[in-house]
Amino acid sequence: MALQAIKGFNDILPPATTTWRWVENTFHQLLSSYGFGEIRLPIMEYTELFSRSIGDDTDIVEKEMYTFSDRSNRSLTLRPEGTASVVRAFIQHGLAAAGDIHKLYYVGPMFRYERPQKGRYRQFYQLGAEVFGEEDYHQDAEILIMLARYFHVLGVRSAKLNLNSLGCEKCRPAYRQALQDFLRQHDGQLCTDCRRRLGKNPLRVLDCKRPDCRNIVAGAPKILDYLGADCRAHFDGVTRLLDGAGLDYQVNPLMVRGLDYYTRTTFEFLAGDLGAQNAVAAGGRYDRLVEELGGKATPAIGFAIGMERLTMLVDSASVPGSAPFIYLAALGEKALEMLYPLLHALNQEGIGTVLNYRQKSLKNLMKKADRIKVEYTLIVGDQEMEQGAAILRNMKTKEQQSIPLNTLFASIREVFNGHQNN
RNA sequence: GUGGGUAUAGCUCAGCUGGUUAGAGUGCAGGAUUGUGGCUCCUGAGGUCGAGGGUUCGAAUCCCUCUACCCACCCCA
Repeated sequence: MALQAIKGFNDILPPATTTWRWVENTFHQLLSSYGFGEIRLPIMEYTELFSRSIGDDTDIVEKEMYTFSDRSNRSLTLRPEGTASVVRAFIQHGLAAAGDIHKLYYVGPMFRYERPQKGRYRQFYQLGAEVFGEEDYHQDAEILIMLARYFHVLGVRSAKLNLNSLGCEKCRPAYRQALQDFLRQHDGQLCTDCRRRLGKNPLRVLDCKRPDCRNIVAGAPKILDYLGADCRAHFDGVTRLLDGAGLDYQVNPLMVRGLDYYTRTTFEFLAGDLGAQNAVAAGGRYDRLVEELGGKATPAIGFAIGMERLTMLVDSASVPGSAPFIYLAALGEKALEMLYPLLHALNQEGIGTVLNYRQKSLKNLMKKADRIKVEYTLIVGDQEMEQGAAILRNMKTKEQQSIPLNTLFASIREVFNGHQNN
């Protein structure tokens, strides 16, 4: 059988990588401007970190992790998400003790052993960010407005914000109890999965997709009615700021998260044209996690964006081009030898330049120049070598000018600068 | 883990109820235009028809097994 990549592990080739890089660069730029610093994390952690943070009863930990033993029999896991590692690093490096607010972001691959389908792969990339030490609802809104701006800059209009609050450790138990009591009355009508969830994690019943379950859930108590005064004020603060920013969003009291650590504000950006895996970004507050993992009690909020899903929504036509500026068309050995140093000189100057090494017809070289969408083509053949002047062709206007061979570098640089200023 | 679908040229796909040299578009190479791209036209190269087995005079086509990919469930970014 022919060699191929592992199931669910994909190569990303040009021109898709052009989109990826633009999406990443835009993210770096945006997050930096909001005062976030980049954190680079290991790809593996001790398994315990994930079981303790994500939750032992979650699907991710129960059946979706790449876990194996190293040579000294420690259980290691390829990270299935980024937040756990950021929190671990935050505690390990004493950032909590340093006090103040810490804003961190990361970009990189995550791994989950799931059956691949549209928008879901075993190695997938996330763009994520976390803010530690700020409990104020302004921070929640900042992140949501920043994300909306990000999608706007990328030309992604279809991502719709869904918002909810899961309350805190004070108000959630009461809600959980009320929900459980309600669901128990309708036990018989729930699907087998939901009956199982009922005991351990009743909130997960809320986002079951089966019509029967949805019907029952429609009449269930709503978390938003059970929020304590502080959580209520926090949530109202967030929605007030979103309204003020003119951000479109929908409050969805049925939205819960698959990871156990979330509290208060939770959100998802959903896009219709992504197929079944329609969440392009999601996140929320997790005010208890730092303490639960052994750090000093620190409020926190974060999000993660699915890179593959996001790039599916980005129109490749809106990605800024990065084609070389000039194609050097060398006709004959002498021309090639003369132009070769110019290739490097121009590129060193930041002027994107490519040169052909094979001897082809001018027609063929022009065709290649056209394909890679350069602005100019420089033609040098025997005639030009004899006359001491090359032909510079503007590929858009088709205008051609003669340039003395001994001023090629300076002339091209001048044309390039003129082009930049337009 | 459970369903369903697909697998033919580098890429996207056609190939009717089995029939002899397996096609198209696109891309690639050359030409029409002896040194000027995009449009048009012509020519050419490029295929173990996913793998293995079976039925048959004859299989890309029918049957079985396997593998891979895709979509969906579950779950999630």
